[in-house]
Amino acid sequence: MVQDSIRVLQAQGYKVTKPRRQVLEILEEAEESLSPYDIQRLLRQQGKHLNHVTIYRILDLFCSLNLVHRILLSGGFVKCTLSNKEGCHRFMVCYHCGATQEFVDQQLCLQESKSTQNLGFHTQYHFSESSGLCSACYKKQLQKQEEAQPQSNR
Amino acid sequence: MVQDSIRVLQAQGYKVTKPRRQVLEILEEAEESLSPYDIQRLLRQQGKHLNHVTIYRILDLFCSLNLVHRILLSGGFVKCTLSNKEGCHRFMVCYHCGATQEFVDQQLCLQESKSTQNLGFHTQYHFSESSGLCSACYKKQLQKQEEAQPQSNR
DNA sequence: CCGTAATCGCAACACTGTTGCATTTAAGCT
DNA sequence: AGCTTAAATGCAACAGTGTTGCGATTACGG
Ligand SMILES: [Mn+2]
Ligand SMILES: [Mn+2]
Ligand SMILES: [Zn+2]
Ligand SMILES: [Zn+2]
Repeated sequence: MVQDSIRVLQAQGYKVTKPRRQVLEILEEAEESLSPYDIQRLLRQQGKHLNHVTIYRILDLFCSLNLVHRILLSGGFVKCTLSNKEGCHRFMVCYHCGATQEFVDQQLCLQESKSTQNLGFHTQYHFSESSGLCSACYKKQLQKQEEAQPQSNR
Repeated sequence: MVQDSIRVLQAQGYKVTKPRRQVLEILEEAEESLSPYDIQRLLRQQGKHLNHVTIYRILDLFCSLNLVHRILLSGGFVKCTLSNKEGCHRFMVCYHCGATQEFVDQQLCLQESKSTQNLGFHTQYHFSESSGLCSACYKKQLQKQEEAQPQSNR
């Protein structure tokens, strides 16, 4: 919820400005990650106009507060859907439709830390994204394959 | 080894050109990941001169052949140190000295796939980087802390 | 050594991200 | 509601990163 993020801003002493609200709302609606310029375009389509510098600064702030994450595979940003949930926040990114879903897996986190520790590395955080097909796109692809190669038994 | 990479190029029908050799050699020496422009700078210091477009194209090719990987945390490239070893190639990146180390953990890979599958996602590959301190930098930091706060018992 | 497809260099451009400074605005206080 | 002021935004200018088209060069097989 946008409202939750606004409370975090207030709690930390940051102003709740119109540009910040607008960026939050755009990210809230999006299924896929959005680049700063994507955000600018989408807002412009709604008659709202933000300077790209402003968008960069807002995204920096939101990231530092963990209200937003940057997806490295796509270079875009998403609104965090897990609030402050314990453990590192991971992402699945559909390479077909771009849909991005966030999740936490405590066990995975632990095992990952152990692995790197065994190699003499002192991990501060990990950073994990999976690329593949979301269930919707997977089904679509199956259908296509059936059409292309119809009924082997006729 | 650079030689191994050259054999892969030949085996796939790609020419072994001077620029390609030079990029391979630079990456071979490096401890940290290098951006295309880093590579250009380093080569220039050796009196070699490559156009940045050429470097981009060479890196694209190498990545497509898995001779080189892009590190997303730093935006740079490293030479693969594991040849075609089974499983996804992961990275530990020291945020102090930039040293980058590659490793494989089959178990981790499996668990990660299982996790995403349980969420209805069909993973094609994952992408995993850990940020932290390499053992050398970790030791250095411990020493510093001791100096800053000497002998609690005096 | 030659012919040729592959590769490279160059120029021009598009996209992404940053900095400094003047102007505006949110929010706390009368 | 108006006043004050630190925080935030807009603007301009710039730096860094990545891409495209095309003509010139080069690796390599014959
Ligand atoms: Mn999150
Ligand atoms: Mn590798
Ligand atoms: Zn999808
Ligand atoms: Zn280090």
